Amino acid sequence: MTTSKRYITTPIYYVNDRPHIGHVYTTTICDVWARFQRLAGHDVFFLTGTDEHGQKVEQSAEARGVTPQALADENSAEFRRIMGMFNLTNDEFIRTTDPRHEQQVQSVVKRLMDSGDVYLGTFEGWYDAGQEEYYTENKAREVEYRSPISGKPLERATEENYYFKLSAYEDRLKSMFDQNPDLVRPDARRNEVLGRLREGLMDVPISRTNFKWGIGVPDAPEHVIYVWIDALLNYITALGLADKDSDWYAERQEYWPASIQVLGKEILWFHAVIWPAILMALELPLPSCIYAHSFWISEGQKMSKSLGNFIDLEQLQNYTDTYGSDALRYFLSTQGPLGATDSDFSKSQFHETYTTDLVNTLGNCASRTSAMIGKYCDGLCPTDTGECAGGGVEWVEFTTSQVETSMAAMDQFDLAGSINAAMAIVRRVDAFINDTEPFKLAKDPAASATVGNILYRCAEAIRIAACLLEATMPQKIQELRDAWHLGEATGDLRTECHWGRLEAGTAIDKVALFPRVDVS
RNA sequence: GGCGAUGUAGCUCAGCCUGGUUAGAGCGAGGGAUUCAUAAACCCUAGGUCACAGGUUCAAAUCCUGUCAUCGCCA
Repeated sequence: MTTSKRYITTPIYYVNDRPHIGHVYTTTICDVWARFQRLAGHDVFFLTGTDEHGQKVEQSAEARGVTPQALADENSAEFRRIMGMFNLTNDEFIRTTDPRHEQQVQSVVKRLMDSGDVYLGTFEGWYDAGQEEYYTENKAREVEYRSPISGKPLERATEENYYFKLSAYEDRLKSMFDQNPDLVRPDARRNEVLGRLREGLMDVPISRTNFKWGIGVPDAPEHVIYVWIDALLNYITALGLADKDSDWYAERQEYWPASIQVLGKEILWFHAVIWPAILMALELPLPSCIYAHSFWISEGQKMSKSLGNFIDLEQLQNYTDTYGSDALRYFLSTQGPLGATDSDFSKSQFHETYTTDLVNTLGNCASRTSAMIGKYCDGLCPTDTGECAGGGVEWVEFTTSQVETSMAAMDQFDLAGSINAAMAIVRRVDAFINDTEPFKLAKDPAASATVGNILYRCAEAIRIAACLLEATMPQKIQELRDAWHLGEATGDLRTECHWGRLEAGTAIDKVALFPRVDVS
């Protein structure tokens, strides 16, 4: 077994937002991957957290009459609550207000100032004094140089800001994309980035002076470091990379570079272009993959603040109460918008997926297999004498191949592909039972050895499928482990999936893993 | 407005690059048979102008052009 370090990240979530399905989705798919890699024997670090600075938080806090820190504490706790609610196994929950983060951000910015990658520049543009907001030339022309809110004329104004010299990295970024075609995924997203890159790059402001709630620029505290630098750096500050004397560095530095950084498509540009450029400026290696998923829509309708139709934690809780949290994990993993198009989250599709895949396929197959072992083998796992029992399945070859497919798919962050490879084993077991009809053979005492052979193969194949599904549905697979006395996961998935590890004589209790849910 | 996609059975999609039997899969729906099982698994059925209009070709869902619709990125 080759063990290696794996590092997966979600974006850090902005505490001015309410947690909703988007946050749960991103974190859940990362959790499935992280658990799978742990089961496969890898040393995994799974990071998530909250982004807590910025003008919006400052304004919201003021509106509520509390300090920004108090607001951040409260809302960050709300995000941390998600981890427990949905069985998420992040190894760290970083907060941008953590002094260990803040100190490292300042240290990084100082270093970038020293290298010339960050410089003090002047911004000139059209300013809406009432809104404290700048407009681009085009936008200003569109609103006829008047504030769309107050109607007052926009003012020509200049502002000094610190800038990151993104333009200097244009060529290096282009060759990076050429050399690493799988860096940004899926392909459609990569193409968007390439298209935009062709239009050229401008330096990006990294500080603001119109609000206070944030990390100060070193030696220029009136400047507050703007969202992207502060937020993006969490991926390395959590590993202590900018503080080599820290515990975090000592314990975690080897996790960098990240195996995969998962995010929503709305923040792709920052992660696919600005973030690599910053890493280049810091002379750090690049992550292996930046994966931008798409969005969930709800019952065919786009979710938006104005419609107020976000699938919130309360609704998700209803689903987990009704169907179980593993069912939600399965649905998110197999039906989610990992590709370039959005996916619809609908009650009917959720129910259909649950019933078809989990109740009728996985649950029922485990149930019929264990029921037959109960009836025909006294509840004890039979022996496979190796004699041909019909059905025409080369179980060793078939399961080995499915295991490899499932593991390779997960490495590529193809969760649905990985899960489907496991489910294909279960479907094959169902077909095998139908073909060999052990329930008929059982009526003939002379055929008991054949019945045993068949049922051993069914149980063993289901065990292997279960190992592959454990990362997706940890609780339900634990139930199966308990009922079938399979012991705990070994931490070496491939070996655990070797055919024949199920021992004859093991007590196999009947299981009903996924109760049918009636729609009202 | 610029760039890029997508538009195939009720739903989700494959096929299109490398044009050629009656256009496929899963799910749903209808029917059948059966009982080991969570009324599940199994078998049969779906007659869909392959968005629309032209063109190339002996032959196009599959190549070319235009139109419409939806979507993404940018301005």
